Amino acid sequence: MPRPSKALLSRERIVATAARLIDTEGLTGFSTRRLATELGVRGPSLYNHFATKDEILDAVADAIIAEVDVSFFRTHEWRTALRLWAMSYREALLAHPNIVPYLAQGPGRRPAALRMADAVYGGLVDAGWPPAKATHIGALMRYLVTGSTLGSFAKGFIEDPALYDGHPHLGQAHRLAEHQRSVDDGAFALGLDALIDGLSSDYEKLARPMDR
Amino acid sequence: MPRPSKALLSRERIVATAARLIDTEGLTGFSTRRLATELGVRGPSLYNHFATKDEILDAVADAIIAEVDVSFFRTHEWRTALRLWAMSYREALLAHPNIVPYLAQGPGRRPAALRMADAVYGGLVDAGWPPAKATHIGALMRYLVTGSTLGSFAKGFIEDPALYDGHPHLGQAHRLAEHQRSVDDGAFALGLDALIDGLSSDYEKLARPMDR
DNA sequence: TCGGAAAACTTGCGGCGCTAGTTATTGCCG
DNA sequence: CGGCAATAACTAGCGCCGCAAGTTTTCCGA
Repeated sequence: MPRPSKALLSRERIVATAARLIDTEGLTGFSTRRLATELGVRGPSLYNHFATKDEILDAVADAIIAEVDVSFFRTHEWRTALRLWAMSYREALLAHPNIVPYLAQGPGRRPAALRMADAVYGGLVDAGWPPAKATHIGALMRYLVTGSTLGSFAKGFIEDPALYDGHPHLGQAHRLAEHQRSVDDGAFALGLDALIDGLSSDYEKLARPMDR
Repeated sequence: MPRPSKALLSRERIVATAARLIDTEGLTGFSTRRLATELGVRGPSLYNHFATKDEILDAVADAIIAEVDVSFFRTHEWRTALRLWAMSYREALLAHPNIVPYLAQGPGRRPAALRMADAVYGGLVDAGWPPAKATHIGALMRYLVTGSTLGSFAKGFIEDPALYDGHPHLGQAHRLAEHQRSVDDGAFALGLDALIDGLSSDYEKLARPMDR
């Protein structure tokens, strides 16, 4: 089947299908041949639209980051903006946890990721944070969000009671998976509250450095 | 070369070489055949000592977690213990950042990882934290440590000034890599301080719930 | 109208994880 | 001390992988 009258593939269709495939099969189960099959096409046809597999992954990662809402930094006070952005960021990654290890390596050359970094850093600097501190805060939030979406904490504990026999405090660990969402959400909320509180008191000192 | 007089391989030697290979080549560049070559042996010989590639990865991951010092929970007050443990945890992972995506999926069936979870959770509960809260704190610290070691924040920004042209606030982003260690360390320290402060005030409320 | 770009194809390379079956050495047990 | 099971290496090969090269057909703009 050489050159059909109507193109079977498009970047959008490839990216959407790739994202779905990664969600269901995981990063390791995702291959170009498998993706092509899913698209009704042979493996190498993908290379008419993307140069490498990594380029496809980049596009998927960027589409996910594009879902993150960074508008809060233009409309809200920095504390609120930081919180709402972090929650939106986490939700976007939670919808596709399997690519987090890839995406967490940094923005690279992905436009949406760069746009997000720009908005966050700019918002913090505009709010009065010194550039170095703003960088730290941005990094810190990325740590928290990627760390919390990289793999469920609760699901990391296998549902096999016998496994925890020698460990005096892990008697209930096998039941963690039952409460997966509430454990993960609770831990993230706890961290977000503590961080914003902590940053807030730093900010006060910053604004009135001579107070005693 | 069938069955040599002295065994060429051992689990320890395989694990040590695998760790080195992952450090230098990355997770994707790590293959059983490559590992075997490095050990002076053909690929399938590894399967006399490990059932699957994942079992090798598990052994490597567990060896790294075994380096984490969890003794502080027996010797120090919970705040100090948490801080020292987190720093030790982070250092252990920073020494081998390439396997963090694998290792961060949870303890699974790895003994050292289970031992660490037991020590941390037990330490917090013994200090008076309610079990659910102790779980959250453990999860949160894992988020922070794995997130901060998964990939350098600073190195995630490519050293190409032209890349940041359209982004008004990222003018200096290409220089982040120069300060990699101080950016990453600073962000982690900021987070650790803020978190422990935040948890500390939660703890006070917990101890004297009727105070006003 | 027709020539080049585009988008599918087939073929094939080298590497992957892992299985099956083979061989030779070792250490234990009668 | 002879024999034999377990051990630890091997070779061969299966079905996957990412991707390069070259081919064929269709579409569109000059």
